[in-house]
Amino acid sequence: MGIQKQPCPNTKTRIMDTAEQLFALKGFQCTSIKRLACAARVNQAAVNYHFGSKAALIEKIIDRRLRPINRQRIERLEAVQQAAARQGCRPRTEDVLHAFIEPTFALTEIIQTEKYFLSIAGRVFSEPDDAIRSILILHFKPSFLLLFKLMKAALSGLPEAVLLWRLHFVIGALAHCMYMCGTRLAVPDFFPLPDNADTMVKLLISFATNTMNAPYYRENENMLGFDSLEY
Amino acid sequence: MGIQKQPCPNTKTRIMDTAEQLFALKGFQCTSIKRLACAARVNQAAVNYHFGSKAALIEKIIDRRLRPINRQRIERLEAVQQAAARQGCRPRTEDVLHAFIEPTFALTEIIQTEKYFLSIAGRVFSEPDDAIRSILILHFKPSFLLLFKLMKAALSGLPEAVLLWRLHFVIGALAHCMYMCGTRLAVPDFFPLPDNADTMVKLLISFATNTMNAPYYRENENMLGFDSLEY
DNA sequence: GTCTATAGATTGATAGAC
DNA sequence: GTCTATCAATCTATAGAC
Repeated sequence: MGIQKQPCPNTKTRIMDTAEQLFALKGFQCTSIKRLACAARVNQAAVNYHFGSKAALIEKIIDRRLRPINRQRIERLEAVQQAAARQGCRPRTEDVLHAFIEPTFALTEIIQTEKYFLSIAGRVFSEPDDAIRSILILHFKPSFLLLFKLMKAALSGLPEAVLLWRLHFVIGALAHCMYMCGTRLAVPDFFPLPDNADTMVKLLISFATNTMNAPYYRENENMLGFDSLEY
Repeated sequence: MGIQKQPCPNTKTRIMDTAEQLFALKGFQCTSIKRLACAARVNQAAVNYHFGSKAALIEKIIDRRLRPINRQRIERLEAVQQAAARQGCRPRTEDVLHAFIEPTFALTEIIQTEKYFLSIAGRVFSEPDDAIRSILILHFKPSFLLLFKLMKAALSGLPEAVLLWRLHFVIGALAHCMYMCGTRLAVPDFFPLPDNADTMVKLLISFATNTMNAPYYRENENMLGFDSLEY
């Protein structure tokens, strides 16, 4: 599990790129400043000099990748929303999911180390550290809310409770794919996987569309015991 | 996020139950022996006296819950397999998924603290600590391999590559649901959720069935660039 | 089995020379 | 900006009295 050596950027960038890999592979707690500095071939004091603290470094690393991803998500979701409004019809499920999912993996082809970050972001819900989870959620929340809104418009006939569960299934699958993509599609413990992110994204979008558009039978409704669904 | 107080079992059990909650809520690294002993109302030295080391405690906690879950999975999958063999037909997708998914949440109604453990197990793929992830995977692997085998039998017409991706989507959704169930269905950061595990399991199984049984169009095959699919 | 006290290692962060 | 040296806090684990 060798760390990818960077060519020779400046110290600050080298720290961030190396930290991104180590945090993704080993987690935040297991990555000490000492080991990070050693892997990045910088002095140990340089980390605190450039970023102030370990927490600030983590926040900076998350912000660097997550901000453009969610900005692009929102732009594309709003485009879908406006196109549907112009035509006076509901947005199509597939278009909404495409606008939401694709930006997640858009940069992986260009930036080599960005895909490591997807492992960090894929832990958004199950991240044990409260502070880090809060940072991740703060970034994700606006695009998630917009996704929810457009999906309700696209599937206005579906009971909101069913829509919410299906969204959670899709989000779980998406998070898992992000994690796998981040570790170079190498989760060989159970099943082999093709080393092809493009294929994954296409199948993921069609999977999500199929899940959200699945028929719903009213007779099952009596088994849905929902407490509060106001949003 | 108060820790649930146990009635008054013996020291060893009280340590395990409290550790299960803290590990699920805060993670392994963030839970020190000191804090664990304090929360369990036992002496700090008692943890090492009863379990030898922190790593051994973690292994014991995982083993306690995961062994019966995976034993039940395998028993029920084998029952599905044998029933299909007797009738000379392929196993039904829904039966296979039901046998695999349901045991995951079977004990949550009975044992109060068991659902906390689902948060730990839900991190099986994205767990940062290598040692812990290895322990989790070692437990899960046999039932996952049997699931894979039976899904191939149930969907023999489907290209293996497509089947693998769909399995990963289902597994991602399952892991997410395990995590949510473990934190008492409280992931209110994005979407509200009903506090009803039974509903979740039913919808999860029908979701998984719908995903695996989805039609597949041959013309898409050229976009699948798989390297090695031997197993 | 339970307790106090502490060893021994590692952590994040900083002071100060260059 | 980079380095060495070090502080103070925290961690796991253990020794030994009761």
